[in-house]
Amino acid sequence: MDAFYASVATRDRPELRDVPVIVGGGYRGVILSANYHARAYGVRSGMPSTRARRLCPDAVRVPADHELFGTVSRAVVENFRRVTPQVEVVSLDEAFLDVRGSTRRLGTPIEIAEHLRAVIHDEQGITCSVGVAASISVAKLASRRAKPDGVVVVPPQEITSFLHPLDVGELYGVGEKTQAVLHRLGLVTVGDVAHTPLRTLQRAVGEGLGRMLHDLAWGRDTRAVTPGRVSVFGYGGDPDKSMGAQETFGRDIDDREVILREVLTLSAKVAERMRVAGVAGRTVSLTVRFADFTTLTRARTIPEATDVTQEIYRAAVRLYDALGLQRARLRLVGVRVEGLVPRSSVHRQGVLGERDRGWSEADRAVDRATRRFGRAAVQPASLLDRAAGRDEASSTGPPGARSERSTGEAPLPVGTKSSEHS
DNA sequence: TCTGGGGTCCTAGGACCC
DNA sequence: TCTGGGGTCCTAGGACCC
Repeated sequence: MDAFYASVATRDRPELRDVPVIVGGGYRGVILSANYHARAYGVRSGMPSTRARRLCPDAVRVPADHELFGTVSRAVVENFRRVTPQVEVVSLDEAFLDVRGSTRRLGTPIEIAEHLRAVIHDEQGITCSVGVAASISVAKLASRRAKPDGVVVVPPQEITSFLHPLDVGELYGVGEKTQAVLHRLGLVTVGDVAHTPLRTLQRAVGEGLGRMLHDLAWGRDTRAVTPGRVSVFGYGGDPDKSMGAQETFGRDIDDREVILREVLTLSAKVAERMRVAGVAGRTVSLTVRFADFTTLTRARTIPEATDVTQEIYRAAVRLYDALGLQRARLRLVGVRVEGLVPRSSVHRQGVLGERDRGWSEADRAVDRATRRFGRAAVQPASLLDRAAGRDEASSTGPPGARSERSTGEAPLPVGTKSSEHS
């Protein structure tokens, strides 16, 4: 899709059609998308909103509506699947289709491309661009070339003449850092990479990446379109290998108590998603980012896989304390659980002295309650007054009204907002 | 008002085992 | 009497993608 989030966010607002529009990206954030009017000013997805604002002060800001994005995305993917079941969904706004099996029924790949573009335009009111080629990587580059609202076909005999003039940064796997390394070697175009000895390339960027770039630069890409490979929200895909959550604070924080409350919030969020997905994991990792943006991660593997909020939280707190931060100002904190396996494959070892009904059962009760009564229904007690603070901020109460908290220790008890459900 | 949040994969070193 | 080779697991950091 072309400027997907921006297109969807403005499709029912004709008054925004001819003005620069920026989607998402509030305080301390990055923008999600920008329409082509805004891009003309140099605004790009992923750009800090402050910078976008500087580049294009007149842009209209539109909030992200993820539910709507998902709905439109699913409708578009349905259109793809009517062409072929061989659809690999890469993200909400991008997919690969292997149409070899569809040409007899639907015509040439170009005809299929134009058909899809027309249907998506008519049904969803947004435009998209299509690259047609004999491999995934070339099709992807061709689609980029086709934007906005176009089709680019790269026939097999034109692959190298299409690829070689492109900037190395266009290649999959070449980001800012790798591009700088290649530029230092005097490699600016894809053709330069293609004509560099493999070993030289591998010395510069590593064995695996060097091999991949050399292949891609010659259009060698035999990977098949694989339906359901990537896990995109709502499309299934392979099981996740890790799940995590992180949060950038509104302002940098040096207070252990505040930081650990966030760690608990994140642990609960991750654990709940794990329980919904039916997975458990053994390695808990904690990420902290300091005010100067330097970032540390620490990981600890526990004896048995868990999906229990308190166990993840306890491991994360140990990692945090082991850092020995002396009131360093943190910009971000994150919790991730890795090495996920199906929960059904985990058999818990009974521990002497441990209650056989414990936090795991409590978590499940909390899950049931929040499903029925909403997220605020049951929370760790240590998070309750903060939740109240949020309510105040969003409604009428004084934002500063917060009660004193006792200690930084163990926000263990599960509290309830209403006495009815415990 | 500089730099989100969700992920994956690779590399490299050390511990440990056979 | 001075140090092999292969494998796995764990940790930390980094790069990248959407």
